[in-house]
Amino acid sequence: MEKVVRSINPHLSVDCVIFGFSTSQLKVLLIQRDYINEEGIPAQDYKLPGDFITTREDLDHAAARTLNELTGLQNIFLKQFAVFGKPDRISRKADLNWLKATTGTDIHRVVTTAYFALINISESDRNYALKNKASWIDVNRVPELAFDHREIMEKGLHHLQNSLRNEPIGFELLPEKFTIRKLQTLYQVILNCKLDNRNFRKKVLKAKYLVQLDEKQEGVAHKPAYFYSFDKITYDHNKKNSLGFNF
Amino acid sequence: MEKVVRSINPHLSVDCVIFGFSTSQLKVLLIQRDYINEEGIPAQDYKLPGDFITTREDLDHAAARTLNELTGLQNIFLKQFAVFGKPDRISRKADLNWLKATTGTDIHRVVTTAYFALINISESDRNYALKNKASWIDVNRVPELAFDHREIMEKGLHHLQNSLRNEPIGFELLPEKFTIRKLQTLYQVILNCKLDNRNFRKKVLKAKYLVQLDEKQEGVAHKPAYFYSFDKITYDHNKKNSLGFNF
DNA sequence: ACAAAAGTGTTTTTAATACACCCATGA
DNA sequence: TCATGGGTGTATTAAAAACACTTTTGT
Repeated sequence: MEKVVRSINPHLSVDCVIFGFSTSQLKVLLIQRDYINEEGIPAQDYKLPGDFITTREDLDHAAARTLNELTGLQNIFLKQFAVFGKPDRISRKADLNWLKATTGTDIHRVVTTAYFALINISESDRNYALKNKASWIDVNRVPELAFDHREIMEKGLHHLQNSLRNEPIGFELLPEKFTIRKLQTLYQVILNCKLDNRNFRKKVLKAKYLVQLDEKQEGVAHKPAYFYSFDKITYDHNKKNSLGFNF
Repeated sequence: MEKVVRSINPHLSVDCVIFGFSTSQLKVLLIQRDYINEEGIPAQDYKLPGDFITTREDLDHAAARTLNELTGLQNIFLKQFAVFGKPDRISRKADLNWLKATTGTDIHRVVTTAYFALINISESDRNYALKNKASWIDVNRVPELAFDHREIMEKGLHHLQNSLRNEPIGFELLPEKFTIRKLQTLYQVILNCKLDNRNFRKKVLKAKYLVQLDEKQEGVAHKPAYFYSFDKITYDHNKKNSLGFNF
């Protein structure tokens, strides 16, 4: 988080849980933070990307701005998923120190709106650059985080899992062209389960929103797989107005 | 909303979309508001129950407090579902006037966290009293609302429909003891669809969390129905860790 | 020729849907 | 005895799950 010149609203912030998928791992984008610990010694830890909102800024805009300032990306899948407003969510001395150092004012209570974002960080498609000491970290290897950011991250992960079960959002984490196996791996990793590849294939192809491309994998030491892409128009068109209930 | 003596945080509020079910209608609890309209003339409309939060109050607490002050009820199903933070969400003159009149200060921007609540208002179980000009209004007959409360209400309704499909929350709207037909009607009304009664019965009884009581309806001019109750323990116990996906 | 992942079909089981009549009660 | 909503069973269709081998490529 950089020092801001425009006037900020010190009561309200946004935090982004930004997910990416690469090398068969689900990753989250974290920012390294330098702070002064309880003993007055400089230390480092991680935090979620986030920022205060400016005085007349929409929350969604603040989240998109945060993401854009960090990655340079625009038009990213971004969705509000929760608010964190416990009065003592900022109470550790290290956190209070850090806020004072970065904002220049004493800040005690901040209500933050959490967003989750999905980014395609595939090898082939790295048309963005990270700034601000940001790095992708495997969700299973997230270190201790600042504030209540662990809680926020975990709630975001839950949200991702839930959405993945009910909406076609997995594609947001993949490049334009992907193999069905990659999609399956993505489901397996995020939902933390094993899926039968024949049944998976059958299921996703029965719906009509995956279109097979002429292109195949190249240079792989096995039978090359076809690439597919997601056809959102077809999806929106045959979206079932599911009336059933499953509780 | 009453004038508060304790110190409030004028940037943050909670609003509650409180649902109830009676006489086969889904209802929402609204508060009549007296305000001065654009022409300076006293007028009335409706708003959602809500309040500013106090300076060191948790958001969830503020929502529970709002609900309690209004109905006297405690331990009600209450869940945060969205934040509304557009900088111009309070912009109509009538709304600004009203805020000034009720709080005594000029307030322009308020970010509100919306909660939805489920209350059992069944005929038989009316162990609470409404205060503050509150009344139950059929969701299909909601008049114009203050601020962006219509948007909030509609998003809350969506949320209810979604939750109803995926979690056993319908019971929160019914008395302890209910007939299966009442439950079916509730689903039909909220999801706005028709369900086959044989299939409905089969489905809800296959799961094991409905327990038939010895008691039957009395004084009805037709074959009396058995009462059932929801067994949350059984539900939690066999909750399926659903791995499937349905998008 | 071997390793590695891609791709394919059938059977079984389970869940969803469609559909029509008799039952118990109060008026 | 009539009107009202309660309660039941079966057959059909669709979806999910289980399961093992052949194909194509690079090395």
